[in-house]
Amino acid sequence: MKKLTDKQSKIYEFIASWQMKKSYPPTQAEIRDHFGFGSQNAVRSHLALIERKGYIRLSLGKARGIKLIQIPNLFSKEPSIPLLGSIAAGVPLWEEQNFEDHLPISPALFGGGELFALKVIGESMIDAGIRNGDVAIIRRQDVVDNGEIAAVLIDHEATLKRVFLSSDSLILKSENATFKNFEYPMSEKNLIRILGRYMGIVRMEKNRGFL
Amino acid sequence: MKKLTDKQSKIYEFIASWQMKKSYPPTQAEIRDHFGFGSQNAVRSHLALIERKGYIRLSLGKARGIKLIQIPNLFSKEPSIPLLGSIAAGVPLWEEQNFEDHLPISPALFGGGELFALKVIGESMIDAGIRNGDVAIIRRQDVVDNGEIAAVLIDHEATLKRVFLSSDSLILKSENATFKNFEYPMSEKNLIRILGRYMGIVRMEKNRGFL
DNA sequence: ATAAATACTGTTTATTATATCAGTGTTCAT
DNA sequence: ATGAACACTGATATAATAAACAGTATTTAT
Repeated sequence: MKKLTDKQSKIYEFIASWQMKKSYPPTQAEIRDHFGFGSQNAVRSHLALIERKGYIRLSLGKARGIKLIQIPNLFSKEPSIPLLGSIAAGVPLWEEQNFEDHLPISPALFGGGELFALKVIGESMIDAGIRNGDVAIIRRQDVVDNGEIAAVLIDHEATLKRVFLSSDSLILKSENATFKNFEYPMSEKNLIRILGRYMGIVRMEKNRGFL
Repeated sequence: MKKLTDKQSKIYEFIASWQMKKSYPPTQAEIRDHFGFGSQNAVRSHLALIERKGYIRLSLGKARGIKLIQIPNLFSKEPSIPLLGSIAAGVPLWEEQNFEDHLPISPALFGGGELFALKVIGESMIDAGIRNGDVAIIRRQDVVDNGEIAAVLIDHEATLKRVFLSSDSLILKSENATFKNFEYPMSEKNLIRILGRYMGIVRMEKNRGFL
């Protein structure tokens, strides 16, 4: 969210405190008087700018038509999904709980269960619409159905792969034509470990400081 | 506290829910219209009685000068993002608040502000990694920076487009090579309307009943 | 039964607020 | 140094809103 200038902040705060106290917003004239402006247009133009930056919403032609857009508090202890680290770039270990952050998303949205999140590095799943930088939501489980996408641990590296299990081998397939498949005979099956099942992604277009 | 009559309760509740939704109280005329009264005085006398019983406080002569005394739990609602409908398949109107659901995600994750969600229909933004069925998170704003992706209303249809504004025209570009661009000279600029800025997506791989 | 409180209609007027048009400096990044 | 965003003044039109006055039914509690 674009930052307010000092003056804009003061006006925003005045509106917020007025709203708190009276339960309705001030009029433009009331704001003008508080700041000692000689013209209401000073207020009008400020409000327009504050609205453009997304902090308030104006209702055209309505008296006191100022709606404060609430800034959500980041400290709520709502249900959330732990972000464990990056995939294809290290070993995410939930036992250590050394997560960088929690995503403020209810696990219910992704079907519940023991969910965690991993930031996707690289283009290996691009054809499944999973891009570099996306946050993959994973449900912790040791086995997945044939053909499903899973987070798997190969050689101490976590990656997203589509998993195919036949009677005599295990195939890990990237969703990217330029990547080759991995195939493991059953005897080497223990070289890989399934961390969990891919349940979806969250993509934040501009970094919000969460990652 | 003396009890309100049925009618008074209904009016009080209407004011409370209006206040909840808009963050400012209704005018007497707005109350009149909602209840279908032929006269504003019906409202006036009701308000006077409700005030006498101590449920509201009126500010004489002030527009929307109604203060709720029994504060409705404004803080009971968990932060979430309203899902307004589908994009490229109808007109999402937040004024009507006819959302199908709320996504249990904190708006903070997508930078806060007045966020809403739209389900993406079609392949028009496939090259930006936005796929059919994804849920786009949009922040309500009237203008976006050049080259940003926005939800725009074209001919009463909402779509996601990358917006380019030059001195003499407005170009809407799909992120899909098989789609052609829309170009509007400045004179026709008002044919389109920007609903908000694209902030990211959420993709639930298996339907969770949220959509 | 009857007064008091409630639930309204109808009309007019005064006041409150917002919108619009036309400007002037000032700051700030390129 | 030059435009763009910011921070204002000033005047006027118009819409939005509340207040006031004068009533009529209906319900509710004595």
